[in-house]
Amino acid sequence: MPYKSEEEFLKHYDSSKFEKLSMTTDIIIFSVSNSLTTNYRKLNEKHFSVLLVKRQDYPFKDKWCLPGGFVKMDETLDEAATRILATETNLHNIYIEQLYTFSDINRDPRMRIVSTAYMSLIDKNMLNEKIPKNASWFNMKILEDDKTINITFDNEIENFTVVIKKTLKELTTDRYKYSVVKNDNLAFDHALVIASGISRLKNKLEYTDIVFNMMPEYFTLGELQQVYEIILDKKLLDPAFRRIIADKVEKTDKVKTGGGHRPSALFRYKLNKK
Amino acid sequence: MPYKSEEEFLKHYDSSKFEKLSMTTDIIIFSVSNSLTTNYRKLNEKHFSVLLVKRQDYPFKDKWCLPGGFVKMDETLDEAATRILATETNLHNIYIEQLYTFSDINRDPRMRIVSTAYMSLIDKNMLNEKIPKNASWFNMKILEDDKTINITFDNEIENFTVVIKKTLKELTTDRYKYSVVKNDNLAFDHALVIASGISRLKNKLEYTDIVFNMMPEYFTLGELQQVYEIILDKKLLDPAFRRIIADKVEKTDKVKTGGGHRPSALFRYKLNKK
DNA sequence: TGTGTTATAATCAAATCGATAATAAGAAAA
DNA sequence: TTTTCTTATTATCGATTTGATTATAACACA
Repeated sequence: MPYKSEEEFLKHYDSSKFEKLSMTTDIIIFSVSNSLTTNYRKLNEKHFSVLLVKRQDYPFKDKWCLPGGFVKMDETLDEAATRILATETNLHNIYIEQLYTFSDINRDPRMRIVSTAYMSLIDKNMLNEKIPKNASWFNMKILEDDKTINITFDNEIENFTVVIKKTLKELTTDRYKYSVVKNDNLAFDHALVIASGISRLKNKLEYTDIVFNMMPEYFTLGELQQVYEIILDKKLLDPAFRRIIADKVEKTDKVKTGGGHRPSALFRYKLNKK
Repeated sequence: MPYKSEEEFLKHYDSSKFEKLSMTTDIIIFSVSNSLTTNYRKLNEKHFSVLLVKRQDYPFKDKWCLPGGFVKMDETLDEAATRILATETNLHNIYIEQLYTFSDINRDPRMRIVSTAYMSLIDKNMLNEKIPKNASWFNMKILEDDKTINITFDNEIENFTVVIKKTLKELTTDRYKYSVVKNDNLAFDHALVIASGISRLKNKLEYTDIVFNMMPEYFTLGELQQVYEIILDKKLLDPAFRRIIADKVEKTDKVKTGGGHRPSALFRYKLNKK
């Protein structure tokens, strides 16, 4: 081992010295979309939704899971997530951000697999037709209190609920630790992954401009407010909301008419000059 | 491949089917500590500091790096980070949180290694004597603007600066992407890791109670304020600061005297009832 | 022409923030 | 013992930001 230089060391390095494992990435694709049931005068019913894929093979055959796949040796995690998004769900040029790396020893029954989860946000209404047939959008209804998160998934054919327990992590109230209490329909640890993603998204909504990744280029302030309300799961007061997002958007000269009421101005995301 | 059941599938599963890689964890240990030079009337000079280890072997022999090591097959990433913290730096029962997973293809010259970075916070003044001899605390001076971060590391023997370029990530101003411009002293991509950790810590300081992991059990409000000021790198107004942290701490009947001025009440972290 | 509906602005009291000033009390010096 | 210095801590107060309600606008439809 007394090498003279870095070059010499590397020339003799035995890369089998350390144990190895496989890595995957799983991608949570969030969207907020209009209800498909076009009731008269009930149009604007929006839903917080996530794209799931039905597993075709073992393990977890026929369960639902997040789009995901193995990381290749010549790509970074970001590249893997982008590739998988393209090949598995036909989504291109999508905003993604790394969420968390899950490493429970038995999270995959096949072998030791560590998975880095990504979160992506899209404006679903632009590409409803393009998703593959083994994928499906699920609307989510989320009930959360100090101790529990209940997420009900609904794609108008199937309907199921997962229950997650929250426990405070150590003394410092950084965040909660999640553990699955009930889950009969989601593969792997993806119930945990989705719960983490929802938590992250809710937080980021408040202090970043992340939401505009789910919006079309032009939108009314009412539509934007609805997206906030659906994700945060609470009503916001109009004037307060408008004050908060005032310097993030700019009014265009377009308007949206036909709603049976005063037309709304269409706005656009404004890159912050500062 | 037409297996009849999950059990049968798993029995025949060939785990060598997918490529494998090694994983490591690197841990950023942050602290805020009093200056060692005990000037008369200059006692309370605090520094934002990080614990680095001098590499004993190739690659990057004699460069400084974060404590870290390979993840074993029978431990999670959290467990690996905890173990490495104990064996490599003699730190036990420390707050850690997962920061980010770094996966650049050539981040390690030996082979493909993906590393999950952790961040930990400690009250350094309690354990100055216990760190191993190849480890050292470095005080950091951070200069940051829209485009660049300069971090100067100083352990009273060595002194070096790394320069990192910031570029806005895509349209949505989520955060910046970092790339190293100048770094002659830190191994691997650890300059990036540290910059990410600093950014995370600054953010979390504002909306979590994470700071109390760096505080002793009893502290004065002045000491607490100094920690905020050092990390955020700006002066805070006393009354404003006290209003913000008022419901996070509780006054005890202890006081700290001997400062040449009115004694200060000692406070303690109060778990939020709500 | 009137009614229903949502868009958008105006208004205003209450709460919070930013900043400065005032008071407290031990340590050190005179 | 008295004065001075220093930081701790509280008080104060105008400016700003919220929370919430109300008023006005404008199109669709009857």
